Amino acid sequence: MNSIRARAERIGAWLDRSDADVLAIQELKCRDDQFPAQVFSERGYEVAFHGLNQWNGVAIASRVGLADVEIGFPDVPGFGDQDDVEARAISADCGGVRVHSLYVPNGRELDHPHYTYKLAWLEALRAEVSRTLAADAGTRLVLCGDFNVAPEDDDVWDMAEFDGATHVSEPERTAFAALLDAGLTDVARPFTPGPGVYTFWDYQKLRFPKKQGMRIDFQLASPALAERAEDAFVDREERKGKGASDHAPVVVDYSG
DNA sequence: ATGCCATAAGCGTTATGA
Repeated sequence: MNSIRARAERIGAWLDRSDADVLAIQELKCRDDQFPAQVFSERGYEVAFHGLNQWNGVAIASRVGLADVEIGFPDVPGFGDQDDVEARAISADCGGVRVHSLYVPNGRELDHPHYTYKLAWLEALRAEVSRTLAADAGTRLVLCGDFNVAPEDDDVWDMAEFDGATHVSEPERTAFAALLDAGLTDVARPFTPGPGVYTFWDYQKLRFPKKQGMRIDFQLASPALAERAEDAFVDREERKGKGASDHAPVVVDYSG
């Protein structure tokens, strides 16, 4: 998202255009008291949000119900001197599906403490998914968000550009693969085969017009939900024009 | 050789993004 206040009008227009039942948003960059809730309420959506400061921030908007909102998840690690838990996870029941909106830590550099934090965060997420599926294998849940990992070489435009960089390192890819091993499916991929399909394009260096992006945003669904996926696409239109976010929405149709 | 983009906080410059 990269700031919901700077793009409140665009979000409203996107809801009108997409006709989405549920929208998971990340990187709000605002506190709860600054959140533009009216954009959602005036369109008939309920919305749950969590923002602590100008960093991070996550939300879920739904017009098919929004119940049992949970901030964070069990054993989620924190960051910094005080191990502060950041505003990177929120979940809710939306029309029979447990929807998670997740903003995985960036990692910054391979030798940075933020990278260690990122790996620990992903492992804590995997453990929570494993627990949930062990308790009820038929549960319908989906992890939506910015995972800050490009799982395959096809998920970046040029691997040589990412030599020594985060997002493509083996430990990050192993941590992402563990989510799939836990039983989740990257539901959009069969409908959006690569190479050349991305969800993020850096603002710098004309990355979007040059089609130089990364596929780092996903919907990872449990078996009982994944089997209902009928179609999916990355809404590249939303990356165009004045005031666009650097990410584009990953849209999945679960009407099956 | 370097800056190039964009946001928030806040009014100069830094932190963050990926």
